[in-house]
Amino acid sequence: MEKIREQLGINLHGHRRRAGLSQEELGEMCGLDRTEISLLERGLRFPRLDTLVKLARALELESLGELLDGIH
Amino acid sequence: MEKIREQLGINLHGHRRRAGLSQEELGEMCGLDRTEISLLERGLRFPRLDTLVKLARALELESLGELLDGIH
DNA sequence: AGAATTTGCAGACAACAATCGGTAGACACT
DNA sequence: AGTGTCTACCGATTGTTGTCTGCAAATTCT
Repeated sequence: MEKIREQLGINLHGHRRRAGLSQEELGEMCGLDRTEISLLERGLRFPRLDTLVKLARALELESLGELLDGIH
Repeated sequence: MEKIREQLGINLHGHRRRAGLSQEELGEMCGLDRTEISLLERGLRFPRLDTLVKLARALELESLGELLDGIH
């Protein structure tokens, strides 16, 4: 379970940087606070499903699966 | 956003019945209360990521994507 | 029809996600 | 040295998930 948060953090960080966005920019784009983005990337939170969807949409990912890659 | 909860509910209900489990059985298998399963299947909640993982594991799904099918 | 199982639903509570404001540190750049 | 950007971190508050108990309604089976 510990690994899950960490893996999500890695995935999120990678996609955000690949999109050339700061935490604050991404937060603004998907209606989340910048501190929440920070917490998620550091693997300190289990986000809710709606939060995952907001992130995937803002990052223009094909599917939620891209954000959850490596999580079983 | 409304649709997301509903779609998850449909997916969860389908996978559970396909596995021949009652809400209580599934709840016990993944350490969730049966009332939570009920709320999720009726589309009244956005579960946390750890909850999604617990469900997918108990239902022996290949990936989380199966549970999130149809959600963009 | 009757019994047993399953599910919906309500109310109260604990646990945790998400918001908000602020501070400090790291880094690059001029 | 100074400015600006980005991020980690903190404390406090709000809102939602998840737990638990109990009961009613629906479903399934004999």
